Amino acid sequence: MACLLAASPYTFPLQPHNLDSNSTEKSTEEWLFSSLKSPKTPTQLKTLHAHIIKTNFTQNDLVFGQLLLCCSISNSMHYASRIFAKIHHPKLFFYNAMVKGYSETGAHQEAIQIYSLMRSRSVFCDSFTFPVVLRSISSLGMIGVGEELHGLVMKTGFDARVIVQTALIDMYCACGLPNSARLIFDRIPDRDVICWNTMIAGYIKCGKFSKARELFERSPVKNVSSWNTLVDMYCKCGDIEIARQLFDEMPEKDIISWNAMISGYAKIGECEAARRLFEQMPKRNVVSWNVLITCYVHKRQFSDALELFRMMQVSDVKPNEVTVVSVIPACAHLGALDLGQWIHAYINRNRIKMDVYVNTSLIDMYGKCGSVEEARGVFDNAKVKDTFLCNTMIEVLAMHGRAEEAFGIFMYMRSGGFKPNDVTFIGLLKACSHVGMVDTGVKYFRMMKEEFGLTPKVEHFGCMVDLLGRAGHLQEARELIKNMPMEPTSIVWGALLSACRIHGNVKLAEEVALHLLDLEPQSCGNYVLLSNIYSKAGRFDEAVELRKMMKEKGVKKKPGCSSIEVNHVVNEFFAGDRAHPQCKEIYEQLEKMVKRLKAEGYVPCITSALHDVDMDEKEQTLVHHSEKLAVAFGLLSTDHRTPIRIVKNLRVCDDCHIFMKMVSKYYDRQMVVRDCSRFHHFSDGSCSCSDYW
DNA sequence: CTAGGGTTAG
Repeated sequence: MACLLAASPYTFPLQPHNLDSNSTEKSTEEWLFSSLKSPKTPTQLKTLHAHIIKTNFTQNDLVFGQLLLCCSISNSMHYASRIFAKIHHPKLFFYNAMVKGYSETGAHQEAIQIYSLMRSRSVFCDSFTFPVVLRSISSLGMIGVGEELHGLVMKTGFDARVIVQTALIDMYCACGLPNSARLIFDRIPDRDVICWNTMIAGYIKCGKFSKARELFERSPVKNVSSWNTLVDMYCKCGDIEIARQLFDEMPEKDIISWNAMISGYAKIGECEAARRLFEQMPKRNVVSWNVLITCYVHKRQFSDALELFRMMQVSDVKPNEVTVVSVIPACAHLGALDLGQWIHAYINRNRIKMDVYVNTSLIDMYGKCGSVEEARGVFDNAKVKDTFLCNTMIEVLAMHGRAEEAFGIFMYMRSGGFKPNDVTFIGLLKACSHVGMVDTGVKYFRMMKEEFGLTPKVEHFGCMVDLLGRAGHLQEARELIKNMPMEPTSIVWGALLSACRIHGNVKLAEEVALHLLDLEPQSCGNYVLLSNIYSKAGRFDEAVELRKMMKEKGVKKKPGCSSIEVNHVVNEFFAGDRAHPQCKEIYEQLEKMVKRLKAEGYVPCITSALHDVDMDEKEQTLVHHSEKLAVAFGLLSTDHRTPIRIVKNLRVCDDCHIFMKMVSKYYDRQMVVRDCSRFHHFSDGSCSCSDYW
């Protein structure tokens, strides 16, 4: 993992002092024009802008329009719009540059606004304007604007241009009207390959696969793209065999053909097949890497994904914003904060575009790695915000029990015009349940229906059961399940069972467990939970009985696994694991810790041990729980002031929770433990969850 | 025209 640090430095070709050269105006203009073709920092844009004005290049629309375009590739459309707003009589080229800039940065709404501005100022659009605007219309599916534009195109005589007609075909298909598109298609006398391919792709977008195939067969002008389109189609509709057949028999392949096929395997989770093709392909580009990395992330093979990212760094392909969006969730799941922070710095160092996707994944990563402050920092600095980004921030705050701040984000959404969706409310309800705000939760549950017209899904009922149950309203929670409009899932019952554990209600737990064991008889978590409820109530016989039942049904206990990151290396520990190279030291350290804490009054809480064994052995099993191994390792290998951050795949058990509290006190260490449902921040003998988890 | 990206209940 240390190799990740070997990133190549990226120096910017244009430094501001270069602008003071004494070259003649003519060559400066050429130089200026060419230098406007690569991305610039805001300061560089400003300097260039001043330079253009000073040398009167405003007269030359090519240079000025290029500046506006340069703003867009520099991710500075807001700067472009400021410049644009100051121009009294923009030339057509400036409008076009603005429309193109917005369209290419995904600001389709703004692109269409510029188009409307042109219409209201009676500026005549040209054959450059139409396809670009049509692209934005397609993205937004604004069929009304599209049809109006269609009429305009016919009036202005641009309808003779294949390129404009093709854009119209694409627009109609994107708006779900393939038949209207086909009418245009059939009337075009000089159809080229792109035109044919657009119509084929249009059918695919509308789900008309057989029509697409039919047209492909009829097309007299097939090129690689036509084949690629079809290969991609079969990958998307799950017919990987046919896709592969086409891939194998196509007359020539380009990099896209390979990527499409690899992506097909990636989509169905066939990492190995994807990997084989990846290794076979003659040349790889950034997309090839991204597809494969994403495939591993989706298969939850996070370490493999990170390993690929590392390999990519030493290859000749530079990672881009899509790459980091694929890699960051791997850090999030592993709880690898250092690595996540490193990638964040890497993004800045390499001028990778910080778009809304990157920011969302960063917020999620910081949250899941226990650093709410950094998550908040990314949120506040994000230039573009959307519903996803806000939802993620709410979810992070909820996870850490910071309900009021989560509500604050929700208020921000409402005032900023970001439409809350069903996920928003999952976050809000979760925030309420972690701090026991029952009334507020009920308020949000009502609000989502009454004010936002969102129908609660089973997920929302799950949150509500959790909210009521945790707060001790077990019967109300039970009633809610009875009255749900849909069948309760195992997760809903699971929420109630957890609540029974917190409040020690064995009777209800038994009823709930019946449903659970019926729904998912092979899931070990339910047996463990019920067994712990029995043990806690002193009913050990029943706990043992349950253990037997597990054995009979062949249910394997999922091994507990905790990971801790030290020096960019993620160290994984399983319960009783002896695989770590420093195993001996770790076990010695753990023994010392137990001794010391026992002297301070620690009594192992053996009810947490499920195993049907004698007392001593129970204690041994407890001592070797994965999170204890991770803590011992953390104490051994980190500086006194470094907080120990641990990620666990299961719920923390009672004993480990007590143990952690005592370690935080007697070893004077901050500890942040993420279990499968929330965070525990241990400090000076207590936990942020107030023993309510 | 064709390949890659973000949030979600125990």
